[in-house]
Amino acid sequence: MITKMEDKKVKAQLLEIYNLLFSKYGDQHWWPANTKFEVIVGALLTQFISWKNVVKAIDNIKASNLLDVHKLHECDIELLKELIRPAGFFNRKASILKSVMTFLVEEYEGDLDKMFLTSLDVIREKLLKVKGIGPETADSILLYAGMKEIFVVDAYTMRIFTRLGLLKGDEKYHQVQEFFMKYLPKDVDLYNQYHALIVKLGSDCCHSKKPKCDKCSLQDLCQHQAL
DNA sequence: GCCCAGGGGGCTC
DNA sequence: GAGCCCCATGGG
Repeated sequence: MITKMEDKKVKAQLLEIYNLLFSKYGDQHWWPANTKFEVIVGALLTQFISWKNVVKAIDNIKASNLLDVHKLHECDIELLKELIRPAGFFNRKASILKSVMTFLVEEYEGDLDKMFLTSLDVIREKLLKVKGIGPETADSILLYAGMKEIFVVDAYTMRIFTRLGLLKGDEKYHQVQEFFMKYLPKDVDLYNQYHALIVKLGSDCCHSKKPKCDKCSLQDLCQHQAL
């Protein structure tokens, strides 16, 4: 049973960590994309791959003038595989992209604004039914393309907050998500920035899966939290 | 050469 | 439901 006092303490800790990250790294300007559609394509391509590789794949799609719902929906899948090859798992990801394009065209006539007019819960449920879209990808699309109020959880979130002692480490995706959404103010901009900062911290210095970071700003956080 | 990257699905037991 | 395996390229 968590008392109200402990509630306040956790809230304060989450905001304190956020402020530390923001003061260290600043505004991350996420998502790094020009359009909502580009966010979706990026979210699908970045699955278990470094963002640098995704940029190459998206640049290839742009260079072929195919960064469009209908164009990607209709284009040859073998061509698509070649274009996204740098992003890895290209056979699977090409098929995922095709499935998502079909979904967008059939459900919303390819109109993303139409999709995001629907409620968060409805879109999320539909997205999760599309093969290749799991919780993190669905939530990234909802938050960063749809500006919906949903906190995105990823492997870094689990790793960092477990090391900070705020998570046990065996929580499910939705439990971690509920944790953040319970203790953080309901704010799309905060959710946007917080997840981006976590990824920044994670990819900057905490990418090692070893239990302790030797020299990274996470240790600063750990020390600060211990105070 | 080895490890890891802004996950997700399918299979086994 | 937990524990594996697969997907495949590219940078450190």
